Amino acid sequence: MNLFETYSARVAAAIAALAERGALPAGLDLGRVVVEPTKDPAHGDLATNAAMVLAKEAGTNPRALAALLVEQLGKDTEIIKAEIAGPGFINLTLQSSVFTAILKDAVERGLDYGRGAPKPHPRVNVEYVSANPTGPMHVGHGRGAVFGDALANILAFAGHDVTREYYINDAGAQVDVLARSAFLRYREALGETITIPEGLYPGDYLVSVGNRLAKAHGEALLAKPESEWLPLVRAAAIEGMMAMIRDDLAALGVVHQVFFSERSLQDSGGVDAVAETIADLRARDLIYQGRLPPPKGQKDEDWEDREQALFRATQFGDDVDRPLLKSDGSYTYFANDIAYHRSKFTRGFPQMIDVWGADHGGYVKRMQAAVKAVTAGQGALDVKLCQLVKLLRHGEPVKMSKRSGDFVTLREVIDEVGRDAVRFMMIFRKNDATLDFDLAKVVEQSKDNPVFYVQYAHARCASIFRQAREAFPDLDVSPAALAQADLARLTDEAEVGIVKLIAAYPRIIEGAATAHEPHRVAFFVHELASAFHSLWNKGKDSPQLRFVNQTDRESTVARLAFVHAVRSVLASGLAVAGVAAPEEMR
RNA sequence: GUCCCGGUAGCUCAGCAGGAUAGAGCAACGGUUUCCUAAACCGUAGGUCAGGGGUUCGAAUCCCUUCCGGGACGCCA
Repeated sequence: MNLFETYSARVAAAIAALAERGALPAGLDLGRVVVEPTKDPAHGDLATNAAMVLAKEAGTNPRALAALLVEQLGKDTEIIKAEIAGPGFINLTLQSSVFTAILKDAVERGLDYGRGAPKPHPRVNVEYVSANPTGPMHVGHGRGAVFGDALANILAFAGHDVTREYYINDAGAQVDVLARSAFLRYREALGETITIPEGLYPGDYLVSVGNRLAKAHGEALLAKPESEWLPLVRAAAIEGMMAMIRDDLAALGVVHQVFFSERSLQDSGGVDAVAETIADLRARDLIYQGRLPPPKGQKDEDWEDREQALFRATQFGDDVDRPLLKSDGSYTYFANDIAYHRSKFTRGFPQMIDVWGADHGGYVKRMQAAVKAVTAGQGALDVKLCQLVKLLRHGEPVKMSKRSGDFVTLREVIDEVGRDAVRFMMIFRKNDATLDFDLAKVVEQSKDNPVFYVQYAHARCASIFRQAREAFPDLDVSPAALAQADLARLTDEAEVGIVKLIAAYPRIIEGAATAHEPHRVAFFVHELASAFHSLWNKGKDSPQLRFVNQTDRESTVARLAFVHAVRSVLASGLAVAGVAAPEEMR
């Protein structure tokens, strides 16, 4: 339980005590009551809105209720001051021992500080990347990959049971196109001169697939009709593309536990999960034969009005009902996707998170409707949309063109600027805002570059320990020893401010996990780094604030404990982001 | 035509399920290196939170509406 949860409970207890003695009505709804850090240190350490939120229901006014609460909370020996402010805030000032205790805990637990208690249920499935296996990943995929991975990290750190999943779209027409493209490369490998016609994939990443096919089959495939070679070539091409994608992901440090094949839905031990899903929906009268109006604002000369099997998505909040079968009788992508999400549920994941590109935004409502339908309201799907990445170099746009086959790949970007820069920048922005990614800027070693800035703060922490070893070679700097330091010596405003940040870290993790917003952690470590750099420089003007002080062993030990905690929190936040925490930057 | 996302300082963006005087960074201007990494720090200046209504003790935040930018809209995935 973190500081804020502890005091939420105490405020609730105070309210209960007041109700007990009849000063307040019993059973007030505490749902909107929050205890949060104050923005202004002059307001003390914690603030609660309890009086303002509850006044109306309690039949009194905020300040009168606040007065009651202040009196009750004043009995708490850890609270040295409780006062009413503004429209009815209650500001609490705590004994400094509360914070030294938190600091001690952070020192002892190190990288585990802030880790949430295990919450094994409900299990969470995070599906991310899911790039089509038709070529290398581009930068936009990279954003989803990093976002999903960081989110999964945060959820796991917050205590959830998380599974990372990749959905392989290996069932649609696009993989047949891929196979035909690969077949041309196969013929090329056998000595033919080929040209890749419009509509096929021209990228040279299929050359190796062609070579492998030539090696495995010789000229045997040339004589066969397409119906015979296609499945073979398709499987080989998909395998080749997935190997490449996994490799790209590995370069980013992204690893999935489950790769789920769309094709397997229809053919897994003779079971057609899509047919099962449709039968299930049909049995509950959620499918009917009907006609859809043509889409508006779009050129639709080839619109063919026809009756088709429609899912009653509107019953679950969607705008129109959605088709499940194509005119040739095969399943739509949506039908497959319903079966896929149903499978997530039956595999034990009532809580699902999908990370998609923003161009799939129009798909969210129907998918959520489908999840509701297919899980009978027991499953929940949150979809996180990642906006576009604008790739720049010195402020100038870098041209990308997927059609030509020579677009800027994710791999090229990683090779140029490094994994850390890519990862940190991808989550140093809300997912639903477009992201400017400047290849030149993110390798700068300056405060303009947030990646460097935070890593540098961590390296400085490490540097202090190297200094300390020089100054006090015999000093025991193990966490256990440091935890025994006299932490009450840390009284400078800047030090106290940083301790409060450390105290807030578990709350940041919790908030980022429930809101599904990894960027909060990135911003937090940046803020902590900033506070630390500031304190560091204060030591230039005020030598007594330096971390290592040759003439004062006791305060050095206290400061080392403090630095150890700062370092751990920075490392922890960076770990969640999937970014390295270097010992030095030279 | 409908739906989704965005509009906060000159620029790039935060603002934590409604809270106190809206915050950072860059750019601009002015300072700080015999001193643990100046690869950093400190200070100054900069705002009609796109506009207009509404709900509330209280709105950048929630609702309605207008404008602007981006995306999507049966048989593609």
